[in-house]
Parts: sequence; C-alpha cells; structure tokens
Amino acid sequence: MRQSTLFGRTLREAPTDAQTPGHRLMLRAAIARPLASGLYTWLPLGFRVAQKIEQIIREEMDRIGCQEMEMPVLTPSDLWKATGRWDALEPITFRTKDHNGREFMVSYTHEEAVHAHASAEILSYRQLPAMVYHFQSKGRDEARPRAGLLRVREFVMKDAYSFDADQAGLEKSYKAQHGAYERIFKRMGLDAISVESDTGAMGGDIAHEFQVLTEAGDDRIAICSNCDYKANMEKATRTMPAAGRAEAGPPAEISTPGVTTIEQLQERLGRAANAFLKTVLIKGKDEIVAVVLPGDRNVNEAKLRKLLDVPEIKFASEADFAKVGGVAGFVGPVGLRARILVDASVDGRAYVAGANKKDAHLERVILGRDFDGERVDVHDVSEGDVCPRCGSGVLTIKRGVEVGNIFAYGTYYSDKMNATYLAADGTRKPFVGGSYGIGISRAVQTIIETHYDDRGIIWPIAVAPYQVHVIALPSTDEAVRTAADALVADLEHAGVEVLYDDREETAGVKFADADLIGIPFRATVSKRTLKEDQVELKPRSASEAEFIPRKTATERIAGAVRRGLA
RNA sequence: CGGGGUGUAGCGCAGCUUGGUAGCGCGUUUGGUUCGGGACCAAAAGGCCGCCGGUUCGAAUCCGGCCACCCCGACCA
Repeated sequence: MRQSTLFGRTLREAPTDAQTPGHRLMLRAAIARPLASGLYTWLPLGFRVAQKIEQIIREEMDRIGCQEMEMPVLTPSDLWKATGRWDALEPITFRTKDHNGREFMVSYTHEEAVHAHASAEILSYRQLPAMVYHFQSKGRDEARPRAGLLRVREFVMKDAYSFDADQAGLEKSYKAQHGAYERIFKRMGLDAISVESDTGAMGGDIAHEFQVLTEAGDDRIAICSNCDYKANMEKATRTMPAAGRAEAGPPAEISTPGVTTIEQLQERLGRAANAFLKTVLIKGKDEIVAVVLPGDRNVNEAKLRKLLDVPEIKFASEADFAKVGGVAGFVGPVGLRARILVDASVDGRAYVAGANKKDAHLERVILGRDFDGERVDVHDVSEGDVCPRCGSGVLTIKRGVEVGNIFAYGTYYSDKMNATYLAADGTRKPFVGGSYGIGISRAVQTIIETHYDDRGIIWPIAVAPYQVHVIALPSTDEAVRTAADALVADLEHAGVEVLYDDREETAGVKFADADLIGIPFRATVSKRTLKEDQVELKPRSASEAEFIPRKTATERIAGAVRRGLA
C-alpha cells in the first residue's frame, strides 16, 4: 500500500476532548473517525486491524467447533416480546418501523433470534450440543458513549451461542469458550484476566468477564494479593473480620442538631466512620427498604438491584420517609417501619445510629438486641479487605476494560420462548444455553491503551495494520525510489504486508508518522543506506536499528515477520 | 437521565469581562531553496464566530430558547 494514496491522514495534535491515551492515538494515527456521538467510521488502517482481530476470533471459534453464520441487524419485535425484553430494553435500544407499521429493534444482542433458529433447526437431542457465532453490528443507545471506541452506540460484536441438552453439557461448552477466549486475547496481545461477574440484564447464574487492566477502563476489579480470586466490584465479596460482642447498656438518645452526615458525626463525636450506622431508604418493588451498613461502607448498587429485583435503585421520597417513620438525616434502624436489610459488614458492636427524630441520634445500638433484619451482602469491598476465597490475601482494586464476557444462562431464554428439543426419553426439554461476546472496536482501542509509548502506537504484529513500513528517503531521488519500489515488491511477493511511505515528505515527518502508526518493523531505504548497499531495519519497540545487506533484506525482514507471528 | 464544561478556518486555540464588522500557530495551494527525526523563504486560498430569536444605530461579544459534542455519575462488549 502506497502511503501517498492512503485514505485518512495522521493528526499532529489530537482534539482536546480525546482523553485517554488510546483515544488520542486512535484519532491521531488515522484508525477511526467519529461521525456522531458514539458512532465511528473505521478508516482503512483501523479496518485492517479490526479484520485481523475478527480472523483470530474466527480461527479460535472454528477450533472449538463453533460454526459461523449471520443473523440480521433488524429483528422483529415479537421475538423480544416473548422474553419480555421489548419493554426491558426500551431505554437503551434503537427501534424502527417498516411501512406497514411492523416494529423492529436494531439488535441489542441476538439471544432471541438464535433461540428462534435453534428451535426450528434442532429437533432432537442427537443434534446437540451445537454452537454458532456471528460477527454482527449491535445497536445500543448508551446514555453516555465514552473514550472513543471504548464505549460506542453501534459496534460489531462476535457473539456466540451454545445449545446443550443439560447443565453438564452447558458447562462443557462454557469451558470450551473460556479456553478459546484465553487464546483469542493472548493472540491479539491483550493480557486479559478472567473475573467473576454479575449476570446483569442477561440473566442466569455463571458469568465471567475478560478484563484488561488499564486506567482507561471504567470497571473496577477486586484482585487478591495471594490467590487467584478476581471479581468485578459488582460482585466482589470479602472475609469479614471476627466480630466481638458488645456489652453495653441500653440505647441512649444524644442531641445532634443539624448533624446529618457521617462526616459531620465523625467530627462532632470524634469517632471513626465505622462507629456509626448508615441507614439508606430505597424504593423497592412495592415497599420501602432500609439498608443498614457501617458508616465507612457504601451501598453496592448492582448487588442491591439484584437482591430487590429492580432495574434501578431509586432513593425514597419525602412521603416515603414519613410513611416508615424516618426523618431525613436522622434515619436509623431502631423502630423503623420498613423492610430492613442489614449488611454483613454490620457486626455486634455498639453503634451510633439515627434516632428517627429530628436532631437526635441513638448511642449503644446493637444488632440483634435493638434492631434486626435480613442479613445481606450489599456493600462495596474496599482496598485492603480480606479475600473471600483464601482468607489471607488482601484485595486491591484496579480499573479494567471488559473486552469480552461469557454467560451460562441455562434455560432462561428457552423457557420463555418455548425453545425445546425432543429428549431421549421422548419428552420435550428446553435448550440449556450460554452466550459469549467480544466487542471488536473495544478490543482495538484496548490494544492501543496497553501498547504505546510517547511517540505512538506499538502494534502487536498479529493485529498490526501492516507488518512492515518501508520508508523511502527521499522518495524524489531516482535511485532511492527504484530500490525502495523493488524492496516493496519483493516483500509483498514474499507474503509480507507492506505500507510504503512514498510521500514527498521530510525524514522527520516520515519517521514521526511511522512511530505514530506503530507498524512493528520499519525498513528505511535512503541515499545513505544505498551507498553501503544496505537497508536499515528497526523494530518499532526497539531503540536501535540494524543495517542489513540489500541482497538478503527481503529474506531477513520476511523472516523477522514470521518469527514475530509465531 | 442527573451534575459540570465546550461550540470561532481542516486541526489546536485567542478574541467575549468593557458591543464598532475576526486573529494566531499548524495544516492546505503555488513558486523556490532544502532533504535521516514533525525544514526555510515568498505569495495565496480558506470563516452563516453551532442554530433560532431578542436588545441595540451596530452582536462572535449582552439576554432568552434550542441543538451538538466532551467530562463525571448510573448501565454494557
């Protein structure tokens, strides 16, 4: 490819609204361009990267017997109505109607469609297990697209679906996908860790996310310093410290005029945050729920949402406060007329809690004696908490990008859609399923977020837009041009992918662009190297170049590329 | 959807407080000199100052409304 004809130019400066390193480099190196908020166009360089990533995924899916197919972007509303997701997904999906008024969704995902196909194609247990996948655009009307390609509103996902006869079969398929994912991310140069995750809107029981740790990510991952425990904050738990029982007199009211926050209480009473109880009033399904937790802990909304089975956490209103006998700023669990959830972090000590009375708190409030409730785990873990698995390591919390996730949802969809097969015993049974997704554009930018230096991108060779960047210096020199043209032709003949900088630019501009675009090998042909009958070869990741004889240059470079890919 | 911010030439920005008819750097075009780390000289093109309305003799600037984009929060690949 001649760079003089390449569609898409590099940018010397990135727009200021590009915040993360990967977002800035993605724009500067002409990988993709925004068309509207959360909608991006691949430029030729980026499109090549995306295609290489797809090919890696394709090979690994095929390897585990997953078959490629393709379902449409637009899917009819009745499929979604069968599972209840037509309404559930309303706020975050794009919809349209045809000329007859029939409704369609720009698919958010394809569980419904693939189950419809499975029940039509798979009649007998003899046809199970089955796994299929496709690369298809997804539409998600995210409230907040973010950081370039990391969170967009339309993107191509590889989504795979497994169908098994029973739970044991599902576990086998799930394991095969998990293994494929490990190989896929490794091959594209991503150090992705598998973490336990919440099952969220997809339903089901077992789920893993593949997370790449980087500051650009917006997920938070708790990681044990000792064992292999890794979990999304939405799900992470901890080992509670041993709790002593408090021996104390009955609760006593203390006057705390205008003191409504934990910080103010700490200041006023000179005690640590965990000496207080925080009571948060939440709107449940048909009730008011009080969540009680120590002053130093925050409510984990994902855990609470799941527990209450509500789509979002809404705080109680003034009227709700009155109904349960709470006073804003002075709410406490003692005497409250609400469903009370006591977080596992609350132990047997004597706490200071709100008195449900203006300007007053209660001292010496003890769980089990003065109040009680359902014991639940709805708090965020913190740095330094003890690992729930090994009980000895401590948790650290890191930011991550979710590049893939896998769900074993079982019969969640097949039950609702009546998607069944005929079992060996002659009865109809629902498919036991799982789904497995990877976002292509997010993977591209995550690779950039984790492979760059102060000059630009450093592509892993397996996903690089081209393998070798040939630079002619200057390209106006007849001899240089002839030699560079010949090198490019030879390399391409040897199967090497070459970007050829034949532009009439200065050396500085060409080298700066080469570093920015980040192709793994740079081969320079110049008047100077020609004088010695050499070619300069420099890996993008190296600081020093080497000079190789022109005669063997093609062989040497092609060899280096092959070794890099191996 | 809540909070914050920004819209001026292709990109990055100044001008706005205190109204007087738009400027800088980079890029682009032409000619010339250069040619191994974002060259130099000269000339030139390029703007509905986000949109609509108001105030005013006069609005990029003041006022109102709308739109777009970005950041933080809640959700996902």
